[in-house]
Amino acid sequence: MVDIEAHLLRVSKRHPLDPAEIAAIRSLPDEVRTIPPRKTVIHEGVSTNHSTLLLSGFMCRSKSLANGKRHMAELHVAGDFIDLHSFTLKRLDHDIETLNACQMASVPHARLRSMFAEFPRLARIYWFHTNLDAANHRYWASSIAQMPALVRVATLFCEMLARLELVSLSRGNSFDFPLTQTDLGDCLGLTPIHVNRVLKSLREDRLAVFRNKRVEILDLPGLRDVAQFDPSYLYLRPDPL
Amino acid sequence: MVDIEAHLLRVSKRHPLDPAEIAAIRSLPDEVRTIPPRKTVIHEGVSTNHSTLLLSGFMCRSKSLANGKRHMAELHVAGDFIDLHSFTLKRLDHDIETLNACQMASVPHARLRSMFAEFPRLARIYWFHTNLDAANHRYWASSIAQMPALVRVATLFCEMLARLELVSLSRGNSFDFPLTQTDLGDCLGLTPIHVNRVLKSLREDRLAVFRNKRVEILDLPGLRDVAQFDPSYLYLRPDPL
DNA sequence: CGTTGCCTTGAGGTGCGTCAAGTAATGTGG
DNA sequence: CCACATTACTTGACGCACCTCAAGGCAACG
Repeated sequence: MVDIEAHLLRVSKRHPLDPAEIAAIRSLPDEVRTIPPRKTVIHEGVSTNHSTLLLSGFMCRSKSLANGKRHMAELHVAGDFIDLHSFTLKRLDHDIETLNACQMASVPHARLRSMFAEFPRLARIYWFHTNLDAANHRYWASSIAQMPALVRVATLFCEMLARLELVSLSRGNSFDFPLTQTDLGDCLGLTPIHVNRVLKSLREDRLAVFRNKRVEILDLPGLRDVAQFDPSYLYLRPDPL
Repeated sequence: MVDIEAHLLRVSKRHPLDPAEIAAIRSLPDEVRTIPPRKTVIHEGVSTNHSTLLLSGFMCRSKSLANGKRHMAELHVAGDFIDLHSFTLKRLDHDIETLNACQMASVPHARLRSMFAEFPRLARIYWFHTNLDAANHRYWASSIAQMPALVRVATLFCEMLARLELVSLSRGNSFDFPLTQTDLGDCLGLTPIHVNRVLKSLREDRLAVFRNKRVEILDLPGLRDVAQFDPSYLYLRPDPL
């Protein structure tokens, strides 16, 4: 039995599902694979006929830029459909990489297609989830364009906490976060050196500590205040479909 | 008769449509409205039950940030479905504003829903188009995070030319572009003053001129070179659905 | 014909990048 | 279990791309 409970949690907390829909989702996964850390699982530009469900671990969407720099467009946690957009785009505009060891299940597009034919509401729900990605991208584009480094780091910590709580992967106000400071910089458009300085300042202000691949938020209200965090872009409670 | 030719062009150049599909799309628009420049047509957070097709003019998706700054997440040209994502998100995470005078047609979500039921391929095609938005956001987030101002401006000009060519709204290598330098800054995460300096440098290098609400590209290969422009993120020729 | 919005340019400041060097943590083969 | 390499973290000094502040020009318009 494939463990897609995190995914069901993620979906159903936003859109309650009936038993038939849940059964249909459960039957999606094809093969399950375990991938070591720091591997590129899906390469930019390669056409694909399946999408990938992340069962455990952390992955990222990584763009290599023309000038040799790198940008992570999104971080993914257990329960995320990391490349559902390949259902319509076929080839992706970025790589998908593991950060730590990951379990992932592949879902053939053909199965999605027949599921959507049988359950049109699920089609809209999964469409919603790719639109959620877009909303997330918009938020981060704006943040990177207009917010100082401290705010960006604080925002990322707040977002990750909210997303991990949704799938029960936080413990109090702390959570696993298997990124290096360089990775953090690639997410936020900063150099690792400056990330280091920002982390130091968060530590000194007793707001949050990032150490040993874990984030511990010491003062959540304070951190939210620094980030001016408004989680509405995460659409944790959408209008009904 | 509503003029949605630009939209049909935009869709069909990526995915050839058969006559029944074209007829279905033609019957989507409800009322048509003409909006003056610089009006907010759709407000952030307000729930909506229709989407909007831009028939003529330029609009933008504008995010107002917590610190009073502003970011344009995307520019829209004739033929774009500017808020198709509201079909699944209901409330948007940004405002939608006109830049110049615009004609727009509203499309009730109920009509979309019944069209998608009858033509499942169209559902995938329109889903593709919202995923296209996401790819565009990713591209710009990366560019803003990692590219210098000159590259960003050059890239935007290259992108707009490609998108306007698609719907036959360019003339040679020049096109209407009803933005102020402040708007350009809000798109690219720059101050209007710095935008001005970049434009001056593009002008002096005989690469492009932006004047009187028009962009004239003098040296397209040169500009593409500055931008290191690779239009694959625009998915002008996707794999078949 | 004053007001307003947009463009333009200069002078000076700063947040973050670059360069450099050293320290810790982690892994690897003998 | 130790040499040793490698990768990640940390901190300081310095530079620059871009921001801020300021002032003036020009065109559109009521």
